[in-house]
Amino acid sequence: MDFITNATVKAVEHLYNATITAQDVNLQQTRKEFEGQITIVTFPFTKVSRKGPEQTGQEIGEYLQANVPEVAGFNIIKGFLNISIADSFWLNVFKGIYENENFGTLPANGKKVMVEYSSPNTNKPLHLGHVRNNLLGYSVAAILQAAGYEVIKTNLVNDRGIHICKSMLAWQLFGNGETPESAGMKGDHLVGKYYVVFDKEYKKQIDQLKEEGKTEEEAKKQAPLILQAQQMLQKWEAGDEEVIELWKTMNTWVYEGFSKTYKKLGVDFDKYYYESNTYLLGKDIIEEGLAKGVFFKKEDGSVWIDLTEDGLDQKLVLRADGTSVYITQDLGTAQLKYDDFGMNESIYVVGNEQDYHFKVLFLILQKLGKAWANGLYHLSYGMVDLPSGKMKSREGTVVDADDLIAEMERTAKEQTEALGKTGDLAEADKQHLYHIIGMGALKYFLLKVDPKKRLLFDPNESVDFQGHTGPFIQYTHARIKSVLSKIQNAGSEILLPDSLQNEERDLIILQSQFIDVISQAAKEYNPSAVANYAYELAKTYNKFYHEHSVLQAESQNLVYFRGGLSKKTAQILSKSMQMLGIEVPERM
RNA sequence: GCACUCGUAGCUCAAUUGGAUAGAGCAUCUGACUACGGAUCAGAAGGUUAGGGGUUCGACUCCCUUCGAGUGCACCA
Repeated sequence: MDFITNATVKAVEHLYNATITAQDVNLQQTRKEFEGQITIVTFPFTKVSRKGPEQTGQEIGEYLQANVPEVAGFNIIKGFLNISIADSFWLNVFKGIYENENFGTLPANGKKVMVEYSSPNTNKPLHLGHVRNNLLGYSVAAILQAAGYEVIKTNLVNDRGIHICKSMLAWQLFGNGETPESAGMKGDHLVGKYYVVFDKEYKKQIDQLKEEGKTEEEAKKQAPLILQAQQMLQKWEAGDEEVIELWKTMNTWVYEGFSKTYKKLGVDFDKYYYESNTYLLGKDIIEEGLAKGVFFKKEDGSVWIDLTEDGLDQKLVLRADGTSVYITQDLGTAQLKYDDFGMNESIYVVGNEQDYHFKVLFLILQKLGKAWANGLYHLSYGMVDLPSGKMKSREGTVVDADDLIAEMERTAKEQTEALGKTGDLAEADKQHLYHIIGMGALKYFLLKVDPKKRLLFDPNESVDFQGHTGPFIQYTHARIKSVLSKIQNAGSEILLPDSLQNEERDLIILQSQFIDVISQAAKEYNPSAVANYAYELAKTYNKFYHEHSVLQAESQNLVYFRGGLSKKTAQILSKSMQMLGIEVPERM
């Protein structure tokens, strides 16, 4: 729509002898209840026109109509100049879309971006919160790819630490040699079971100590189980063979479980980092920071950074005994990732409870003079809450990822069978279809919401399959495919009609916005922009479909034209959904 | 206590980044199939955008304030 903007700039120049820039021209889509497609807000021009908004709009409108061939008419309502663009223009726009087989993929921009997501702990299975993380990360990566980036997906696995030792210890003490095979459980669930066992036994010990007269705090520190877990961590760090062996065994169980869940979720990674390899990194950065005077050393030998001038606190970056803390590792890992890939941008998909941590992390790297630090971004997303409050793994109040996926597939199966349109499919195809639809509903449900916002999930209310949902869009796609299969001799050439029906025009306008939607979603790292766009397009198509017949159109040329319109809609829907990690079926 | 985030229809979410009469879906009520696929379409009803003040031609959006919710403020990760 640049030509409207430019013409408006000229109009103001010509009419009022004033110079404005393209940024002063505020274009928006005309509201449905008014005539026209594009609206110019005239208020910003009243200063230079020294006239009321209506009259200013009238004058600009007349100028545009006289000087821009595409402008077919205009009207003014309360200072809003609504422009009607000639159908020939929109038809031409559609021609461009139709002839571009790769419509919806932006050219490579030569930039490399890393998306780190998932980042699970290896002491428990994945739950709904992780699901949101995984879907967000995967989707953002897909969007950036469509926007022309080279994307590297990474997973930083938190595979060591006291929490891992807790499940190891509990298994050792109470497990009786149980394995995933003997228990008939997925490995991650088995390990998670012992994490819960640890917590239960630990609490018992605390209660007992309290009865013996200790305070809560003393009891927490002195309970034998926690002491044993700490001991185990020390042994692990010392490389104790027995502990390492147990650690490897149990981690293998967990990874087998995770890989099944990842597969179901449809997410993948180009590169794994393990904290057991990276937890000692970052010490050289501490040295560097001390040398540059960014950090300072206290008398006890601990190293700090003072961020009070930036509105933050003093922050410890290295313990007095010379060992790392969380942020030390993250400093080191950030450097490692950059050394490995040299990316221009790096996105951390991590919950908003770590907002402060990432603020500090990025600020430190900037102060250290790392040029690449400006490309770091924390994609902070809100927690998934249950009606009962927050999910807690230790207390077992979580919505388990595997259970949820199974539940979604079951519901998809019920709904699909009730409609009875796919009875003739082979059994394997049916199962695949139920999976696609169930996951489509779940993924869309989680991704249509702005990532920043917290999200409420009620396990007692099943995820919808009607209305503003994934299956609605999947259905629209399947329906188009069905219609297209019935068009005879559909050539690649289409003849454009002379004029457009309202619903046809609406469809073309929406289609033409696809590229902007991708760029915006990429810029904001926001899948919900794509999700809402896809819904809007599907809805607009369904309305078009209801008002106008494709197969019974007045002429054969019109059949082909509407077929082309449908085909492009299906492609854009498919591409949008692919950016959300959602498959679209041919039938459902 | 300090800091950050948030508060929109009964519920779940939008609102072109300061623009028109705040829009969708679900739920409720009503209508549309001897079908180009009804997982659809059309309509009704539902709002003092938490409350108050300010800036502006114009505020859900920006500023101040009160109330409410969440998160962070570990030599844990």
